[in-house]
Amino acid sequence: MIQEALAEIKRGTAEIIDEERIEELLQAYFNEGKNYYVKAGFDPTAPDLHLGHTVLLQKLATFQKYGGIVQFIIGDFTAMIGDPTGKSETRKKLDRETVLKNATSYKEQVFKVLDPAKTEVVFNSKWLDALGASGLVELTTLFSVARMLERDDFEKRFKANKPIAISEFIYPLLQGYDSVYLKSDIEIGGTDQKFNLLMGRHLQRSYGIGKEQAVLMMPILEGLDGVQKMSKSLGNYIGVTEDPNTMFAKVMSISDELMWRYYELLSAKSLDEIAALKEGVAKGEVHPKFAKELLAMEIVARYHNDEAAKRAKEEFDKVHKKNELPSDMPQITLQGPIWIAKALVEAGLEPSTSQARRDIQAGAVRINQQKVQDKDLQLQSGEYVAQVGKRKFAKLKVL
RNA sequence: GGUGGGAUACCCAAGUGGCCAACGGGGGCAGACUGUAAAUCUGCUGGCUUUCGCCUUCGGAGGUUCGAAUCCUCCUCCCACCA
Repeated sequence: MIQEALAEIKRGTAEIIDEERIEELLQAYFNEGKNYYVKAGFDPTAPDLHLGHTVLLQKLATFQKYGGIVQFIIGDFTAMIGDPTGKSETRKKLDRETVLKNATSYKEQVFKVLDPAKTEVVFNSKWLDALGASGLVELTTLFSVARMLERDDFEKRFKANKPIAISEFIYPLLQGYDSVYLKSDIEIGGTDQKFNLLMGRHLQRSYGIGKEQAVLMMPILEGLDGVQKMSKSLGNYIGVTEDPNTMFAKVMSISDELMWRYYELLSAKSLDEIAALKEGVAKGEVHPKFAKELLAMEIVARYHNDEAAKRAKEEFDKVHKKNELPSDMPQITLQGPIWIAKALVEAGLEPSTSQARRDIQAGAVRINQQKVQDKDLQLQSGEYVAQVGKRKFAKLKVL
């Protein structure tokens, strides 16, 4: 029983620190029904969750099955600093209102995966505001600059003579302090968070709260490009609230190689099933596109339902296999006669008439399934179906 | 605080008075081929009432000049060495 739970918890993890502790917590749960706290922090700057976040959420959900109470931290205070992990850009301070609004929409999305009854949503400004300057100074005495510079990205930047703001040193300390305040038993995060996660252990020890959190790290999910991590700002994400067709199409657009990564981190299929599928593809028995469709359907079904997944696949086939028009497309009414390039911009298919002109010249624009040859084409009144590239469609009604 | 160097389009990076909307690479978009995959080949990659036309862009503000990303002045920010 415990071993099964442990195996499920370990699935897909990149690294676990203090696995024995997790085992102890599970033991206490199975034997005495004792709960424990699993902490994870989220940045409230972007209110839309994407599949990258769900890698962590799914893991949290697993803990909830086995006695874990999730401490879901909305890092409203720390967001003011901005986690220096990766590229550092000064972030603008979020006002209270925005944070609360983002938090609300967070909850709706998060509970598609997490069990609300076993989740505590907390804002870290609650205790960090109260910490005050003296508390902050005390906190900063507990860690040395030399050790701080051991953090991978700090070290790189330091050696490359790139600037590091003092505030960036504060960030890991505050994140670690969250663990002190919340007395977390386990903290989970991405592998890029390792340093910060370990800080929690260090500070819990320093403050003598009588326990040290175990740390569980999940791999970082790559975005649609397969290179950079999935993030909204890079635009390479699949949002959990996106409509079924978009979701399906986005999964279909990833590379075959990346597909296996997504299987590993997102699919509910067992590792054996996935391995079998992968072997089938390698042997040429299973078409890779078929494997990708399965994945796309699974993901759509999770955030919508089976029916929606089926329809999304049908829609996809209709447009991309049979080359038919999508059944749903945005419609726009225009005052005619109107220059084609202008109309495409109005319809949101092109960002500018200059770009539209280029695309027409490249042969990427179709009106009623016919390639447009004339860049100066005027649309007279009537109804048209405009298409740019393979995936952008709109219905134009010219008056 | 002192001295020297630097800021160019999404990123990196050429360009040091007109031929510059600005070389090249990356990325991105599109076309061919496909499975909306990868690889490959090709084109494009500031905006505009439609382009052998106009407007805006080379950190910011002024100035010199027929003409400036390129020269001068001041400002802002960054980096290096020294303290």
